[in-house]
Amino acid sequence: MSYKIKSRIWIESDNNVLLGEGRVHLLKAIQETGSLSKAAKSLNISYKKAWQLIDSVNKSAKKPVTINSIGGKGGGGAELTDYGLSLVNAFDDINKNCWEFLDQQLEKIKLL
Amino acid sequence: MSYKIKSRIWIESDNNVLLGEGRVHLLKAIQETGSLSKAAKSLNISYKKAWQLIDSVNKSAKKPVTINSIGGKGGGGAELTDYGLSLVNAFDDINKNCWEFLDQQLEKIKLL
DNA sequence: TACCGTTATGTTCATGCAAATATAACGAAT
DNA sequence: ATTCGTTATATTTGCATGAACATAACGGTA
Repeated sequence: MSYKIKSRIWIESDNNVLLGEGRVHLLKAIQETGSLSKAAKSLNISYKKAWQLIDSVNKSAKKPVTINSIGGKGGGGAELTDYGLSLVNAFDDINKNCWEFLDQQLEKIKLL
Repeated sequence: MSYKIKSRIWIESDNNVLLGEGRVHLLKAIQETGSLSKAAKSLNISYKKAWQLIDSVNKSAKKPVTINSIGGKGGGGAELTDYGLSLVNAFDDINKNCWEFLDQQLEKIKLL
């Protein structure tokens, strides 16, 4: 059994977490379902937790990441802003590159 | 206020954590003080927690990382093995490189 | 107006993790 | 044999995080 390197990266703004893997998953689910409650169900987390995460994201970000509407046709919904999309894409890109980087570094402990 | 990228890396062995930043700090403190209890004090963690960490490290590693002696002159002590030193150095190296790597990636969100 | 599905928010309960405390085991030195 | 400082281990207490449940607010539609 050989050693493995694991990693986690996240983006902070003023010492508050803005984006991590979980939040990005949630944002993608919102984009797919068009609603926060459906996104929460698809990720098997409570609506409340999902709402808290999105609230934290929007409070930490410089510009709104989602637009949430209450009431109306279908009861309301949520969707990503263009800015939110940019953040998600940037995070995904950086995260993927980080994996590749650590895959190279793995050589340094292969012999141990 | 600009966004920052934070990261954490750790080495796993068979789905058990072997080394992370905290464990590396502890191992270095052991090397400096020659004892687990002194190392725990210097890091402001309880002896029990320190012991559990070291126990986990030694159980996860392929070869012993520390040698702990009970009783005798001075009551006993703990020291790093050469293998432990290699692991610590490898972790530090990879971790430092990871910081530098992410510092480059930071450009991708500077504009956001 | 009544309904509907959603966002938004509060409250209680459980569960796991950390902290604190206590104590046993050990072996060299005196 | 006693002392000493350390490693090793168990038990309890407290706290923080999340799960579960309940409910209000909203605004289009019929």
